[in-house]
This record gives sequence, C-alpha cells and structure tokens, in this order.
Amino acid sequence: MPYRPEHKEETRARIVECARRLFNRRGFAEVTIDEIMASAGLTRGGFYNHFKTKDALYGEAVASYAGRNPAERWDGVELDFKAPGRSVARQMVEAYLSQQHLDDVEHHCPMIALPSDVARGGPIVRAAYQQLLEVMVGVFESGLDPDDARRHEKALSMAVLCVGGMVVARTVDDPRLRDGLRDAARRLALSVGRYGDQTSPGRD
Amino acid sequence: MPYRPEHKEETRARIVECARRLFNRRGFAEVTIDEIMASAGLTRGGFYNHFKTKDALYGEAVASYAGRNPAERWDGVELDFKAPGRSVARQMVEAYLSQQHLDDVEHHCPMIALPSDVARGGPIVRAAYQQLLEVMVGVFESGLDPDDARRHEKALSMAVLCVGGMVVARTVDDPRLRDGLRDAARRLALSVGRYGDQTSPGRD
DNA sequence: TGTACATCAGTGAACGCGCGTTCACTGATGTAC
DNA sequence: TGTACATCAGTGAACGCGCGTTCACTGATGTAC
Repeated sequence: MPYRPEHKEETRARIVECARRLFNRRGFAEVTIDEIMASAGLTRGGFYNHFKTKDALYGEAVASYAGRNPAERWDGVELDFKAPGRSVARQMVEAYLSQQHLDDVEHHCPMIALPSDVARGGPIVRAAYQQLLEVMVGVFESGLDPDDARRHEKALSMAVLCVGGMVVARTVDDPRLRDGLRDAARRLALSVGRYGDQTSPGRD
Repeated sequence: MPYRPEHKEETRARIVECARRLFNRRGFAEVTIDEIMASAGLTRGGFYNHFKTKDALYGEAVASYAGRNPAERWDGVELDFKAPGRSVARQMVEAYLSQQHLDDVEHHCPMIALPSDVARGGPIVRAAYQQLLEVMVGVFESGLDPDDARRHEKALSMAVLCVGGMVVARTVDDPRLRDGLRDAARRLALSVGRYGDQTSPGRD
C-alpha cells in the first residue's frame, strides 16, 4: 500500500473545505476547479481522482457544512447542542446575527452565502440546506415554553429573522442600514423567544 | 430616418425585460446572451447594438425592477404608493408573502430572486438593490404610528421578515415547512405592524 | 538495515465545447423627389 | 402614387478565450525480502 489509507481521505476533505470557502465567497459558477485545487495545494488534474464532476463537489461542499459539529460553526461561540434549551437558543440568535458572523464570509452558513444558488440547485444541495434549517428551527423550539401552542410558529419566524436578517444585511453597503437591519432582526428574534428584549413586549 | 425613433428603445426595453425574467429564473451566470436574444425574438449579434457587455445588461435588469411602477410589481395587487399608510403597508406584507408571489418566479423582486448574486455584484447592482429595500422600509414606516420611538426599527424588521421569509421559503422543498415559514413570517410582520394579528400581542 | 518493487495519488499537457464578443453584410424602413 | 436612396437595426458566421474534463505519465510511499 503506497500511501497511508487516510491520506486520500484527508486530501479529499481538504479539497471540500477549500471549495466551500471559495463558493461562499464568490458563488458556484464563478469558482474554477483550477482555483479550488490550487487553494488546496494541488493541481487541476488530480481533481477527478476524488470527484466525478464539479457539481458533485458542490453538493458535498454544502453538505459538509451541515455535517460539521455545529459548535464549530461560529468561531468563538461554543454552543452545546447536546443539551439545547433557552440559553443555547438565545446564544444562537446572538451568534448568528453577530457582526463577526457577518464579516466572516468564508464561514457563513450556506443559507446566507448561497441562497439563490441553492434555490436553483439540485435535490442533494436542497436537501442539505433544508436539514440545516430544520436543525436551527429545532434549537429555537427547544428554547421556547413547551406549553406554548405557537411554539413551532415562533421558532420558524425566529429562523426567518436570523437567516433573512443576514441575507439582507449582506447585500447592503450603507453600514448604518446594514447594522440597523441586523439589530432590528436580532431584537425581534430575542423578543419572540422571550429573552427579555423589549422590542415588542407582550404578556408573560 | 430608417426606423421610428422609438423602435430601438422598445427593442432595448424588451431585451431588458426578457433578461430580467431569465435571470430571475436561473441566475446571471447560467443565462446566455443567445437565450436572452432568442427570448426577445432576436439573434445573438444584435445584442451589442444595445449594450456594451453582458454585465451592463445585468445592472439594467436589476435597476429596471426598481424603476417600475411599484403597483405593477405583484400582479393582481393594487398598491397606491402615492398615498402610503397603514392599509398600503399591510397590503404590501400580504402581497409580498403571498403564495402567488412565491410561485411567480419571473416576477420576483430581485431581493428574493438574486440575493447571493447581488451580494457579490458590482456597485450599480447593489445600489439598485438598496434602493428597493429603502422603498419597502419607507412603506412600512408610513404604516406605523409616527409617535412610536421604535418606528424605524420595526419597519426594518418587517422588511427582514418579508424578504427573509421568501428567500428561505423558496429554497425549501417540503410544502408544509415552506408554507409554515411564510405564514410565520407573515403573522409576525403583521403583528409588528399592529394589524391585529395575535402572534405576539403587546400593549396598544 | 538496505534495496527492488508495486501501487496509485498527483501532474500537467492536451482536448473540445460553449459562450462572450466582433464584424462584414443584409434588408426593412422612412424620406426625398 | 411610385421609385430610388440612405440609414442603421438586425443577422449570422467566425474568433478566441476559458474552463471542465481526459489521459498518459511521474514519483512518492509503504511493503517484501
């Protein structure tokens, strides 16, 4: 056996990770296989030792984010997904809508980085995307009162605020408008989750 | 003068409109000039009588949506933007988050159809996009109590719910989840606007 | 320990298709007489 | 009213670059002896 058995697997994982970052930054169509391989320290030809086509890599890149340990997703924020609940849900809102997450394009959630690419993408990519969304909704739901009849609906609207807030903020240049959108989304999401924000206070 | 003076202008407008629809459906990179021209009933070569490059057309296509009479944007919904206010703002939430708007991909607002393309786009496209968003926020603001200190913040979060709700819904296949997201966003936006929905009732 | 070997991850030249762009030409149109 | 003309919107063949993909080859590596 010429190479360690893990060798190829490691290289493959490196390619996927490099591709994911490049796709996040510039979109699927604009990134070339040459660039991806160079970014992984390899050359063009080797690509097809690992993947059948460029499209196949795309699916894996989106799925790789979904498959990662969620705690790793936003640098510096430790979320304990084994025991979700109020404080994890709250932290998730804060982390997702943070300045840091907005600036760190390479580590954006695909829901933010590639919404239109995914909307036009194939079934594998779409399934990976939906799974991500369902995890997020589940975390928000776990942070809400189990007796609340509108628990699920509230969790859904919190997810819309998180993803939507980032998607919209990302396309705006004016920093005041951008931060205003992010902040408005953050406050309303916290308010829906009853985390004490006063944006839209209701009975408790 | 061989042709009526308006002739060229009309052809040009037809190309922009055809391009806008195709871009909405499949994104900028995936649509060819051949397709655009064929869709406008013309042939490839004539394109450069009207536009300098494909990129220039892209900017115009996004801008064309912003420049249209807002009342035309969502078929069957008449919004009187000359006299905005509560009922116009409410209608806008309903129309934007309607099933009809979700299904009618060709007439999607670019904020929904092209969020990632725009996020990576040039200054002209981004400026057109931001203008669209500001119009929407302005309408929502006009529908809120002028004495409300959080008026602007509320209008921003309503815009996030509208755009975000559609962006997220569009990428999900499961119809229950998709409609759940849209509905949750709609109800929360109406509630923030104090249009009588009970999602998150507060003092009035 | 050292050497020959088999394997296969990685190389880089080459291919070929597709698409943006160019350009010499055509022919439909409004005008002049 | 009819005809010759000038204009220029539109045509379609051709160009050439870029990129996805292929393929014959290389050379690094672990194994066998």
